[in-house]
Parts: sequence; C-alpha cells; structure tokens
Amino acid sequence: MPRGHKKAATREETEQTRITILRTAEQLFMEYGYRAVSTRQIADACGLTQPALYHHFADKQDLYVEVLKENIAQTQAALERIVRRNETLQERLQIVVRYLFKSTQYDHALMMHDIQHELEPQTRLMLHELFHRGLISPIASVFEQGLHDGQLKAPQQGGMDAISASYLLMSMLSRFLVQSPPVYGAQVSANGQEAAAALTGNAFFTDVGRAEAIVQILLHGLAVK
Amino acid sequence: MPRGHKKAATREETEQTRITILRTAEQLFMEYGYRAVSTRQIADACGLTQPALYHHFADKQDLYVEVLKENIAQTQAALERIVRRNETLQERLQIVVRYLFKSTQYDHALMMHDIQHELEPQTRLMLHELFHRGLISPIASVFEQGLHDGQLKAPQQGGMDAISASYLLMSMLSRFLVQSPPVYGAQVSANGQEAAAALTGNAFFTDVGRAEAIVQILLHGLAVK
DNA sequence: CCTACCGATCGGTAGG
DNA sequence: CCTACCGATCGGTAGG
Repeated sequence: MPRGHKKAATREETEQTRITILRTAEQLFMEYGYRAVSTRQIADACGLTQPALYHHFADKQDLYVEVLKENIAQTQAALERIVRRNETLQERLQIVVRYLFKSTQYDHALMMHDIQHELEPQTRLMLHELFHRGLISPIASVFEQGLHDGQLKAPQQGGMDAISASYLLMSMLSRFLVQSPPVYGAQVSANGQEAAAALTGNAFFTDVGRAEAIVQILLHGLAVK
Repeated sequence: MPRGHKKAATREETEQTRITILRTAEQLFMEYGYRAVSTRQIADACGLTQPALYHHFADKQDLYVEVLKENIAQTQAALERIVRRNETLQERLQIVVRYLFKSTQYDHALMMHDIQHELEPQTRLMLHELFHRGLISPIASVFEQGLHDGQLKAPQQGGMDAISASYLLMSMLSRFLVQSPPVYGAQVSANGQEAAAALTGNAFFTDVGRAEAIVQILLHGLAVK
C-alpha cells in the first residue's frame, strides 16, 4: 500500500536518523559520561530538536542502553575474530589491545561507573552480563588456552585465572594511565607524544608502542629474571 | 578583645564545620563523581542548609579542589613513608598497593575524568601537577631505584621507565577490575568474595590477595619462564 | 519531527 | 548559619 503523498519520513529515513542519534550519543556519552551529556546536546549535534529524540527512544536511559548494546556487540564481534586467529598468545593479545585502543578512545572505567551508579538496578545487571559476555569472555578464552597449554602460570604458581587476567588487562588500558603529559615541569616543549617518547627512551607514548608494552609486561613482568 | 556575648560560632566551631564538610564531600565526590553530587546533598549530609556551604567555600569547584588537595596530601605523606622503608622492591610495592586499596575505596580514573572534564583549564593543570607530585612521583621513586639496582628491565629490554610504570600500576588498581561479580550466570550462591575466591582457586578477591597478585604480575608476568 | 511548555532541580545570591 | 529566592537547565510531555 503506497502512501508517499505528503512528505512523511520514510521508514528508511527514520532508520537513518536513529543511527545518527546512536553514533552521536555514543561519542558524547563515552567521552563525558552519562550524566554530563544532556539530551539537548545530543539533539543539537544531530540537527534535531530535543523532543524529537523521544520518537526514537523511550527516554535518556533507553538511548544510553542502546548505545552500549551496539558498542559491545561490535567489540564482541571483533574480539571473537581476533581470538580465533592462528597466532601466538602474545600476538593475539597485542592485536586485542591495539583494537581496544583504536576502537574506543574512551575509558571503560567511566562506562562501568555509569552502569553502576546512573542506571536502574535491573538494567545494571543486564549490562553487566552483556559486558562480561561481550568483552571479558572472549579475552578470557585467550588466557584459558594459555593456561591449558602451560604457557601461563596457574593461580597457585603466581599466575591468575583467565577471568581475573582479562579484567586486569582491561584495567591496564585505562586512559588516565598516560593521557596526562600536558606539562609536568615546564621542560616539555613541542609535541607531547613525541617529546615524551624521546624523554623516556621508548615508544610507550604511541598507541602501538603502548599496546606492545602493556602485553609485554603482563606476560613477562618488569623484573629482570 | 572578647566578644562572646551572643551565640556566634567560635573560630574553632567554624573550623570543625569546615572539616565536616570536607570529609562528607570527599566521600560523595569520590563515589559518585563531581557532577552527580549536588551541593544540597553535601549540605544535608552535614546537617546544614545548602547556602551555608558558601560561607566556607567560594563555590562547588572550590570545595572539590580543597577535597582533592587534602586527599592527595594525605596519600602523599603515606606513600613517602612507605617508599623510604628498608624492604625489598616487591614488599614496598605491595605495601603501596595495599595502602591505596584501603585508603581509597573509589577509582582514580573517575577522579582524573572529573579533573579533565569538569573543571576550568587552569585548575585542571594545577591538580594534574599535584596528582603527579603527590602520587606518581613517590611510586616512581621505587621503580627508579629498581632500575638503578638492575632489578628492573630498562625500556630497551622490554621494561618501562619509572613514570610510565607508576601510571600503569595506578591503572591496575581500577575498581571496575573486580567490583563486578554480583551475578554472571546464576550459580554464585552466597558471599561474593569468598565464593569467587573458592571458584578461581586463589585469593584474588580479597584486598590483600589482590594487592599481592597485582604486584606479582607487574614484576614477574603471567608467562611461564 | 516541530513548537510550546511542564515540574524538578541545579549552583549561587540577597539580606539579615 | 538561616529563610527566601534567582535564572538556567534538566528530562520529559502535549498536541499537532
């Protein structure tokens, strides 16, 4: 049954608008946090009025939950691909870390804080499980395999179970770890990343260098053997 | 010149009120974040009206900055004491981590996010330097010593400079790492910590166990040698 | 998807 | 340190 006589939005246009809102909201929520982002900010950035958002999402929390669902689903798909590759344990972990650095310029700790403190209890539980299944479990499967292979130490030998190792790896990706070098003293002159890399004598301040350093230390530690 | 004729607050009472406000605000800000805590919440928790806060602090940001200053100063004092002890590198790091776990039930990543996004640029810079001098530098001095001793790998040998290692250690303390085990499946029955510890076969889910595990892995890694 | 508008809450001020 | 109150902004709704 055709009905394009006025200028009502087609189903496709509506879907496009929904996607625009989701992507815009994702960027804002992930950078500033749930509470700090207003529905008007999101609407403005999409070129809409604020009430228009409520045509696509029931309320602010619903929009946030949809953002997280899409974000986690996408990350999960990528991680499961990486995890099944035929490469060494160390190489797969480095690819995982590089992916997480590249895909998310934000801090998972902020996301977890919002889930814990800004949402209703039942939503909180659901997202926690989603996070666990989507991000933690795929990474844990890599560690699990290393434990079975005998490449990784068991908990009793100074190692760690696979789930805990996955959470630990995630926490090592926290942005505040290194986002800090604007000025400590006053001796940093020009480009922050390169200057810092030169000062410290390694490539820790580039994304790839950071990914390699983190995995290197998680596996082999800082101590001389 | 005496003047106690009415019932004006003495200087001592005023100071006590200020301390009460600071401690109350610290708990709230550190748990929920700067923006999520209203000045009325703080005042209520202190048994005051909201405008009364403005007798002790210029505005909300000023109160937050004072909270951070006191918090960092106290942590700095404790860390500098620990760092000068006559114990092994590993023992000192474990004491540092245990102290940070015990003293701050919150997440430094949240604090850094608030500093980055909720404050004026000049305040942000000042607090960043305070954080660096108060928390990072003391910890870095431990790593620095280990590097000089030859106990720790240099950056060129798969190690890390002292400052980067300190940020990495701080990020490994992130609460979201492990605060998560409410329910994943439904098989966790009674006490979360103990049940999880039993399941995983180590003491990672107690504070002391976590501190030891983190330092163990930071120094020696997860891989079998 | 818009205009118009709601009650609630925010940080902060006036004045005593 | 209180009462009373301000303008701004919040999430969300009515009605078309």
